[in-house]
Amino acid sequence: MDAPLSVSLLPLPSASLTDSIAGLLRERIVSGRFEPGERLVEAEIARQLQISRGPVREALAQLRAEGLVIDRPRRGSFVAELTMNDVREIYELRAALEGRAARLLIERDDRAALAELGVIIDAMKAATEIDDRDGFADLDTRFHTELCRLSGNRRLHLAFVQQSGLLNVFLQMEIKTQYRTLAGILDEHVELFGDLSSGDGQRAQAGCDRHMAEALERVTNMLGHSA
Amino acid sequence: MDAPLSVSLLPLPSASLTDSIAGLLRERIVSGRFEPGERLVEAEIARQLQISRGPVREALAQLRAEGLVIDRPRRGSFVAELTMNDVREIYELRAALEGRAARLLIERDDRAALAELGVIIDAMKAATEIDDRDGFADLDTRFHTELCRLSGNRRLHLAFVQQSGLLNVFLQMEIKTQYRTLAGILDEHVELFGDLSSGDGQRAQAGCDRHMAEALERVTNMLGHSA
DNA sequence: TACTGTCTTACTGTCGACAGTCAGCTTTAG
DNA sequence: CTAAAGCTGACTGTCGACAGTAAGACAGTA
Repeated sequence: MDAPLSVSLLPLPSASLTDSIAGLLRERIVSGRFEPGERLVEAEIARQLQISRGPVREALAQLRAEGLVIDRPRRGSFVAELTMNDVREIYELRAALEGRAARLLIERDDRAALAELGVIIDAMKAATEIDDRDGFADLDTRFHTELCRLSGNRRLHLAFVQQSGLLNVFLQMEIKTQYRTLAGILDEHVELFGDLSSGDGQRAQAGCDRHMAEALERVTNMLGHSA
Repeated sequence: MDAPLSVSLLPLPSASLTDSIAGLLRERIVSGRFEPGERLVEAEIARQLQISRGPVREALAQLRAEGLVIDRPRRGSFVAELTMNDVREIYELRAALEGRAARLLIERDDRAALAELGVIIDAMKAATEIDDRDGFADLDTRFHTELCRLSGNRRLHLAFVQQSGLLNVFLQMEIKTQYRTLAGILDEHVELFGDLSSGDGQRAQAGCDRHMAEALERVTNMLGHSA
């Protein structure tokens, strides 16, 4: 287990070392390379990355704020273990944030913004046709992230992004297990996009609620089958 | 043998040093003791508190996540300067979170939870009668925080708490300027509580929207008068 | 074998130090 | 008198070290 982590993140002075490490660790957690419940030892990570513990510490604090890592006082950091209850919470929170984002977007009546989302939907269709599951997952994330960004409320967008690490955990799982066809998920997004395009804020918000409920059910079934 | 309960050893207070400092700085920012735009120098704070820069650094990172402090790369931390746009964003986000919390609370049909909120409302009435503005502000914060907590969604609650630092900035301003009577704000809360008690999720969510719109207008007027 | 107290070890929380870099002032050229 | 260029001081980003603590190994007692 020596040095599997070494990656050329040093030649990246633009982003701070802390952020680089946070990104690296986030990716490892989301991709499942770090097991849920696994202990993350500051000194160990620092040694493998050839840096000091300071930036590692700050990166872990960042991941803790995102819910990807939990902190037992004086014991250290551990990869979060998600229960069915956590899953529910995350999707409820997303429904709150995205539903509002949808309403704000519609109230702003921004055609260009809608067009941007349309482009992503088209890309999802293309990904579906060639069964590009990785690409589809990225687009799924991007669609929802863009929806929040285009709401015009940076704080709402930030709140969403802070949760998206956990969201990606589920997306990755969906892809890996191939529990469901891409076409089905695509249909949901197309329908949601229709609601967003309707110009009816109420309907768009309800559409988000429905979409989240469907996604939650998908993930719940999936977990039920594996666990 | 037994380790008598160690009484407040300075090096290791029950809450970590980092959290204690974060609380201290938060209080100073919210109370206006640190001016908006003021620079916060790590070494300076560390020296005044007689500790090293590490914990101060982590505390500032925490406040940055809450939006109370902004970070200019390689320049340091500054107390956030809030624009009218920030105010709007915060109240929109609160509407999203609290509106959903209200619906979740109602769906759980938890009488005890409602009763807890009722107690706070009663306390607000008492505070209004003796014109205890500081007490009223605390209760206002508590009412909304409890609403989110009682939603049963810890992540939603956490997202709210992370914003509540900024919320308190406005509450403090309202109190200081005495722009509005407590009775008026009390009435709003009583009305909102009525919506929550109705058992109608839709109505409760709409009630939150209304309450936020009113609060936003209040603050906007206030800032308009002073700025 | 089960129990209890001690020892070991490894990790976090905290600290002081140093180098690089940025803002503002000073100096010099146009 | 203005503006670019160099200088200076200060602060952040990063580092290695140390002390205290908690978990687990071990031994001693029944």
